[in-house]
Amino acid sequence: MISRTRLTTVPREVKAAVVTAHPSLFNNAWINGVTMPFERNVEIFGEGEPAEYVYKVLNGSVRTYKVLSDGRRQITAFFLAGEIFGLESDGEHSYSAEAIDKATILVIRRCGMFSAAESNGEIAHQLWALTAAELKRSQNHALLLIKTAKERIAAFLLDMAQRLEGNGYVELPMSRQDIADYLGLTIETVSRTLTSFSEGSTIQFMGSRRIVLRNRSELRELNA
Amino acid sequence: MISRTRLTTVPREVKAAVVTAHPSLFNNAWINGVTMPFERNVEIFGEGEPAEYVYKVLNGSVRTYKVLSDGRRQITAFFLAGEIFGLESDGEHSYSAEAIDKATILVIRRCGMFSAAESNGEIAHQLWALTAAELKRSQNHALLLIKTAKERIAAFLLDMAQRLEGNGYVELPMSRQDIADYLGLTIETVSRTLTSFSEGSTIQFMGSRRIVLRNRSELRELNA
DNA sequence: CGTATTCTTGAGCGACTTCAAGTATGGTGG
DNA sequence: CCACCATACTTGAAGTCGCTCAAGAATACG
Repeated sequence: MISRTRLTTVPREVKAAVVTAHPSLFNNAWINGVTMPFERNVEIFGEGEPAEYVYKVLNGSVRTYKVLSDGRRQITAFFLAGEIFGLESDGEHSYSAEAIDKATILVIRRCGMFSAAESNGEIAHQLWALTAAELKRSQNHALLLIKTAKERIAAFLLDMAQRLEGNGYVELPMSRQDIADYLGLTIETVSRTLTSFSEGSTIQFMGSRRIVLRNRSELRELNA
Repeated sequence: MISRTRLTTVPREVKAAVVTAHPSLFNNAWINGVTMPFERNVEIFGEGEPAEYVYKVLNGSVRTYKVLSDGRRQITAFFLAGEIFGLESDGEHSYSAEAIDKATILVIRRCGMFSAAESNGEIAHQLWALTAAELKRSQNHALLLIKTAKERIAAFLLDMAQRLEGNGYVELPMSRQDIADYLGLTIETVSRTLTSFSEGSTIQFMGSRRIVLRNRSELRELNA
């Protein structure tokens, strides 16, 4: 519809140099952090608290969210093993974070990271690229929220499949309520939509949180 | 419907003397860009195109947006005078940008910015902080999209008032359709809601795009 | 001054929510 | 290992907010 390619004289940059899929940041020996275990549903940090650390999920999974005064909750993102969260420019967190299940988190001091970035351009660039990637994800999330319920669920399933599929199925760590709050739907709509996908053989349940994707192309079409 | 004209080459002669509002980034003499004029509804860059530049609005206003295959459009953000957009980590833009009205844009090469950031930790930090601020805004936008129509409009009005109120009123540069696509509503709902605010003396129209906020606390309460 | 565009208004409809049970599931102590 | 309970998930029926379709009014522009 609107895509036309534009002629340019400057060759495209080497992508690999800029985008590291799952960034090696925090693998560097000289950035030292501590690993901390968190039980299911335990808060890692709260909205409004001073942001002194940055976090990397070693195993388990995490949700970040904002709540409105009347209790409505918007989950801004899920973070799975290997992913980094808590990067914020302000001195305080603008959202809360909780462990979805038993999780191990690597906790790194912000100031240590900054000074590392200061002295090392490569680190600084990675830090920025990571934040920019997060921004992109957030924008896609907003795009998700204008879609229909079926489309949102389809997009969610494809996303989760890509991030944590193994042995032919997807094992969701989060509850229906979490999914609902991520997709801006009610828990009933999530449940009903999943049931309808199951009845149409688009997916197959092996327990309520273990799902086999049987018809990806249909999900992809819904993903518009 | 929306005309698409496009730049192919960037003229070198013009050099901007930049006066700015917000971030001091791009005020530095050694980052050189060129100012370009854009007519109303003209595309600045398109989704999927190589991202070679970063942009700063000198005057006028800009919308960035994504479109779904069936034409639904999500405006991800509005950028007003002094604000910076187009910062992306990937080699290509993940959204499109258009001038809302006659706008003047400062266009800066990405690579120049990166090398500046490389050699100057302060620049690198500003670049990151700017991206992180954008992320925060995007997350707040997602939060907006779970609210009711009235709440979304209230939040929008307060946001716009803060960013461009003058002489006691807000002069909106964007159409009702733009507002609708930003808030995930239809144009009719936007219009109806504004009318109801007006009837309740929460706001007052001085022309369809010129609005006086008469009852901010009510708008703030709606902002939950 | 006429035409195109933008904005408003109305009526009916539909997707998702709300309210209300009912059914699995999983963890715990006996 | 089973019985129990709490939690998580599903299903149904009715309601509602925002959408769709359809005109009509206001505004901008040549």
